[in-house]
Amino acid sequence: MGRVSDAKEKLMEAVLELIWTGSYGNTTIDQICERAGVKKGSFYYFFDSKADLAAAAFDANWQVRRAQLDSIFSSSIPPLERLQKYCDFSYRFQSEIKSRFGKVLGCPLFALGAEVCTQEALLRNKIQEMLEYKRKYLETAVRDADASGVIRAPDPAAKARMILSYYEGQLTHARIQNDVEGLRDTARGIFAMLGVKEKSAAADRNAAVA
Amino acid sequence: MGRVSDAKEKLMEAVLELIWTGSYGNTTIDQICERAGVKKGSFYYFFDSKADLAAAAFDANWQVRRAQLDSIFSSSIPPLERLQKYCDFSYRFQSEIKSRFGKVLGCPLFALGAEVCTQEALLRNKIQEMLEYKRKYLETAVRDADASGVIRAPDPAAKARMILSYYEGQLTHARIQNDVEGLRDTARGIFAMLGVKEKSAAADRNAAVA
DNA sequence: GAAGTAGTTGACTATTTAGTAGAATTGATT
DNA sequence: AATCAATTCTACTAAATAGTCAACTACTTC
Repeated sequence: MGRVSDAKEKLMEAVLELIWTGSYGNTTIDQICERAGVKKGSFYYFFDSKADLAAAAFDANWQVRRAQLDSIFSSSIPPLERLQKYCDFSYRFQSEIKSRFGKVLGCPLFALGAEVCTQEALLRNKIQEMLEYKRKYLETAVRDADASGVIRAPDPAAKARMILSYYEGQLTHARIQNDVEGLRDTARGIFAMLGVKEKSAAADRNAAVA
Repeated sequence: MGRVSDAKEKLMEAVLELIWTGSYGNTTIDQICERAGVKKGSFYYFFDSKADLAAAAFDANWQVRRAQLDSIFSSSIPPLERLQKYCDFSYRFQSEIKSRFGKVLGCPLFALGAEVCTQEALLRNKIQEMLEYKRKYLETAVRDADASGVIRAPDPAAKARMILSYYEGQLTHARIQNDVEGLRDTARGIFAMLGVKEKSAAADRNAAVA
């Protein structure tokens, strides 16, 4: 009963884009409402605050991202290839973003995390949680690579943390430099960290058939 | 002639601390003035805007940082040891910050860069420049390590970019997680990226004597 | 088609914020 | 001790911003 609305969704889309293309602190509720084509009264009907909206928006967005990651990190793909695919995807995605917005925008999660972690506990917790999920995809890939013998990694959790720092660092760097070219090296860096030899990479590729 | 003042310095200190413990977008000119113990009239006497002040503050701060880096990356120290020292320093520094502020704060340059790069061209350029300086310290260390034969690195500039992304990623991660423990692994990650073997590390250490 | 619920609206208040003007003060220099 | 540039201070304006509210509208279900 009552009328139905997509204002909630419009607001979540708007806040994501504004944070990503700008920053959290710089986006106002008025701006969000204007971009969403929603009046402020409606904003407060659905959300308590900017932080509340942002948390909801990142939550909803995470569902989309999760599906992408599930596909990229599918267990049916040889582990090192998963990492390669992830980096390739990241490069292509950021290139597309750059041609759409005129700017490299990097990883919204990491940039927002760095900005608000000392001030907005709610958002910080959300972001920590999502980064931890990301880390787990990496950890599984590392563990699988170790199990299949293509690398030696006694502590997959630690390696995954390293890789995640590096990966996010690369994206953030690309954002600051407004240049995607550095992202071409991401996979190379990860493989170096894992001590992958050319032979191992070949073995990994063959594992697809085996 | 006329009177002398340290208001400029107090304002620069204040803005650095506020940005670092919070964020750029969240710190207001009133806050800066209050923390500096300076009236707003004086603020506008010395600076045109928050961005102007921040740029001046980061510039001044860079001079201090540069001296630290010159010491850590001294050519008289074996190249791999320089990297180890850099990571050790970073861990100690962040630990100290955490006990002083109750929070891990990471790298102010990188966090600010990620936050404002799409909005404040002046600051973005400053930060790009400083990150480039940082990269050069790393590049020299990598090149020296290659020259002395302890590693093989045909493209020291690219390796330095990788290391920088990783290093900054680690610091930002520490900030978001509010935990310094991950920083213990930074040097290990860098050495892995460089393909350092135990033997090479030993050779590097001996180079100090040679 | 009546009734009730879900959502919308615009107009409002109270704060916060950036930025300004000009008088007042300080201290170095002569 | 007089001068005058450098700095500070108070009080102000205008705009931006967060947040509220009661009246209104549209949909759904009975």
